[in-house]
Amino acid sequence: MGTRAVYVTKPREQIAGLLRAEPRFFSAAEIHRRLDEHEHKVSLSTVYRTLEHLRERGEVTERADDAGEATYKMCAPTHHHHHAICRACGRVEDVDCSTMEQLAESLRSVHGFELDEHKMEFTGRCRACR
Amino acid sequence: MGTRAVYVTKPREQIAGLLRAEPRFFSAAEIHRRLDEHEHKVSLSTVYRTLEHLRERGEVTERADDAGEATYKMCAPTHHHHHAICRACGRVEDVDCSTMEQLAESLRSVHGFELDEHKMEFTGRCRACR
DNA sequence: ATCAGTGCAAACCATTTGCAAATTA
DNA sequence: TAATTTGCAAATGGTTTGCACTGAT
Repeated sequence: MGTRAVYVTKPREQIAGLLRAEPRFFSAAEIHRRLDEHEHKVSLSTVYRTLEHLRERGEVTERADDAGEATYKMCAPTHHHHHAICRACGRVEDVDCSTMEQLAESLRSVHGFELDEHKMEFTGRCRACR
Repeated sequence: MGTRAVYVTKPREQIAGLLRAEPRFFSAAEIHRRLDEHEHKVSLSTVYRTLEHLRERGEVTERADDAGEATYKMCAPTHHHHHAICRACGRVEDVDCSTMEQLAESLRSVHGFELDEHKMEFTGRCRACR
């Protein structure tokens, strides 16, 4: 009981399909435009609602790009990992957690990724709030 | 030539003063509200313009909070470092770059910070785009 | 037939901008 | 006085929402 039915619809298939096809972050507007071009008109609201839907189910990761705009990417809910984003083509490499040096090295050797910037943020409780 | 004069004004002093007083991220709206409460009315546009001004000069760091809203914090342009943000009080600890293990340990011992989440992002060129 | 999903237009809300008035140098 | 900054109100732009309609089960 209480389990809400989920319908399989064309808009959802189109959006999921598009995301599945390319391992990078897309903005809602970008997805909307792409579907338009391919004769698969879907309203922007539906794009947003579908992305939210996928996010809730853990199938999609959300991230704010440099301009603060929300972007989404298919991201299999495997182990905890981080992202290496190519600033040229947008391709995303999954990077697992180890030490920073290992990461930098692994980015180069394993992913062939030439690192030029990184950003980290930690959240928790400070001394005073523990 | 080309060097633009910078005026010292009350709004700027108020805003910089408020940021200097607390080492945490404030949204523009929050700053605006605080100044209002303290009988130092400043328009929201001026708050935004001043924050942008401070950011350009490197005196302030910008970051999007969980809701995607822009927040700002005084941040002396010293060496490259990262942030540990207390999810209870918002206090920010500066953390310098070393290995992850050192970081986790240093967060605990040096900063007394109980870590429960972290986020990293790498940017560069992927194999195909180098 | 029923319940979930869609489209559209309007609402929202953070942020930006044009311009005339006020302030600083 | 000349240049910069401010306030206000209007514009912007991404995202959300209400609601009647369409589509899936």
